[in-house]
Amino acid sequence: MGVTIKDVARETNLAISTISKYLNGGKVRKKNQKVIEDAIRKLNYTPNGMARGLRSSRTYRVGLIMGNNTNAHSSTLLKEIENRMRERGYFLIFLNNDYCVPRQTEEYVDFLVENGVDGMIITTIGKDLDYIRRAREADIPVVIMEECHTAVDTDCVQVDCTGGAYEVIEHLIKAGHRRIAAINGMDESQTAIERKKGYLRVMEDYGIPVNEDYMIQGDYKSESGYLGMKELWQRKERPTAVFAANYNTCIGVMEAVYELGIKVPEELSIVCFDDFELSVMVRPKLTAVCQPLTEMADAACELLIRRMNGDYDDYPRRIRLKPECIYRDSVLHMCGSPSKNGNKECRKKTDRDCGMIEKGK
Amino acid sequence: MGVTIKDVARETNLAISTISKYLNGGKVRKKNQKVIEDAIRKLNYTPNGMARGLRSSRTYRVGLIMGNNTNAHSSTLLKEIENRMRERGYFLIFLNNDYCVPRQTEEYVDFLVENGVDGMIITTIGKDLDYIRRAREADIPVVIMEECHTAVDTDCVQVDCTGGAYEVIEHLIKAGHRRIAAINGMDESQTAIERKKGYLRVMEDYGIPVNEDYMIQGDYKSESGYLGMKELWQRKERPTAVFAANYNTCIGVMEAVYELGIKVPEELSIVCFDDFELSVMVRPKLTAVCQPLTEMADAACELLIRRMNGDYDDYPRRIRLKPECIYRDSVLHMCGSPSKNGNKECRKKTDRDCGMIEKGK
DNA sequence: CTGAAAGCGCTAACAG
DNA sequence: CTGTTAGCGCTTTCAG
Repeated sequence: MGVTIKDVARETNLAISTISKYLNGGKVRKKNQKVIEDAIRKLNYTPNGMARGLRSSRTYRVGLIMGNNTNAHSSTLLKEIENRMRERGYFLIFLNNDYCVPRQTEEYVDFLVENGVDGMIITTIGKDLDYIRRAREADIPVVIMEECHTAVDTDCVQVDCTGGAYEVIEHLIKAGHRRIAAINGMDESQTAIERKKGYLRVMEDYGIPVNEDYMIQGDYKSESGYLGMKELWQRKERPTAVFAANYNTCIGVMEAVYELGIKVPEELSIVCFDDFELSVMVRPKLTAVCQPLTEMADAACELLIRRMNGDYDDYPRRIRLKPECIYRDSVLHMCGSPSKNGNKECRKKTDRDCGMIEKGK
Repeated sequence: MGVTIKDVARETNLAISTISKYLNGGKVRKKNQKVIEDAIRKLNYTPNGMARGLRSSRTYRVGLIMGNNTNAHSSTLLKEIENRMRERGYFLIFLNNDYCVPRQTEEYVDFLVENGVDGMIITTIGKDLDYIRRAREADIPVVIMEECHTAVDTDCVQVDCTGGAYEVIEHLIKAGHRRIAAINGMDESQTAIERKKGYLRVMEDYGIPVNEDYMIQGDYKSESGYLGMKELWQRKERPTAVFAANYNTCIGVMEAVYELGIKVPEELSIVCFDDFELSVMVRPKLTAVCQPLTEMADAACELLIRRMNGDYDDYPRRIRLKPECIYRDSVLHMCGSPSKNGNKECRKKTDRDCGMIEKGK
């Protein structure tokens, strides 16, 4: 450090402002351009971010507030966002709010507002989103990722969780399952609400009554999956399939399944919202809803960058991405077994050919 | 934003410099202290980090350059470091250098130096560590985590990888294994070198000749574990045990194991450097070397903070932490089986009681 | 203990 | 297109 724009000006016999202008993409005489470039290289000059930020009130820093758990979900999002932002010349300031704890989130948002970032991407739950408004008032754009709240008009990037849950549970139904349990997430989470809604809708569409005994209130953490699964297995009439509302829940389910010695998929089929990078280690391989993580990161970054550049044309924007179901080996195809819906027999035991049930009643 | 120290000065009828002094822990008349506090609260004033940084050349930002892969190793370190630094009032600027790619690391270090951080924690491999010197010259303390290079005198926090590998492989030997394969990391990595050294030492100490056919050159990535395992299984004389040099290598090994239908531990015992948070999902549960991640993060942060405060008393400091072996179910105890080393029979098939071989010849 | 003043490195009018 | 100039908000001498 130590070499400033002043030194470059002296070296080139140009005015400070000319250098500054050039540095910021302004037009300069061709000859001067070369002179400046040379001087910069020679002196090994780099602009001082602080001074720049102080003056222009642009910091080139963006905040990212999200959980950072040991799963592909967290690490992929973080990695992708960091990468994109750096490419665009922004620093990423990372703050971990664990499981989206609202109080932490609020503290961090205020922290970032006070300390000056150009924008932020956050994941959060809960309804009290005053802190989002505070950021807005400080003119700092915020993009909410994953958990989009209807309570606040904000830009957000979310996944069609309802659709994803619907599809993967429809897969169970088409495979002949009726006693389908769900271990859900907490009610403060929009994604959890949506996933549950997906469950309820598909059950309704196929005319399968929802058994409250099969609806477990979880909290997206593995313990709730573990306990939930144990509970389910004590029902007089056990479910033949279970839907785990997220990655961690599924981990817990698997743990219980191993402990209880349940055979998957023979005794129990499992589907999960969130895909496993480690799917290779898990037997049987799980049928799961895979979220478009890269696209989410992409979309959030692009949107935030546009806002930071003052482009608010389409504000507030709600981007909804489609997840993808990946069919693997954790679902037993019971086609051919008796069914109230009168579905015909399966010809083959593949995913595609098992869709014998007509939708609706 | 918008409210500055000037406003506080006006509100209190004090000089700007007095406010500043108070804010920085200087002494002020008791009465004034209260007045200032009140004004700050009333105006909701918060210091502008940029201006502060520009003037004092302290940024309260620290950089963290490390890979961010989907495993407990990465996510735990990141989480712990972020947490500690925030508690101490520092922002964490995170940069992902994937698998410690030296060129990326260099770019990022320079980037941080240019943009002003108070210090940084990095993980990196390779010998060319000029960029560390550059940071030093810019008076920015650097703590290297994990990969400590003898090539440069720097503060570092590392794990006794040699010892960890030694211990877990000794466990194999005591269980009666002789044909022990190792899938190693790349030669640019100090930790990989150490782990290999642990293997070689324990083999030497127990007088077991090293079979070059069982030494696989990997690169800490899962594919090298996968390919390595497949290769090993084609040897005319197959190994009875394999040591995976890190988490990802082990993932690859498991993948191959599943694909080849190898029974663990009956046909092959597996031990791994790095523990699995998901161990619960992996059958059998793996015997592994568990690194003290929290302590690493702790130590790195404490050391860096001391350096940032100008305390260089014990520079350069090399902190070496001890890992812990966790014995689970992936090792077959073959005690009682024929052995060239004349070890006696096992009484029980537990870890503790199986150590029948006398150390050394 | 308090206040006045200088200036950190840079950008953005504005005048030439 | 280039140069002059006035600060951004704060810390830090140095007098008072």
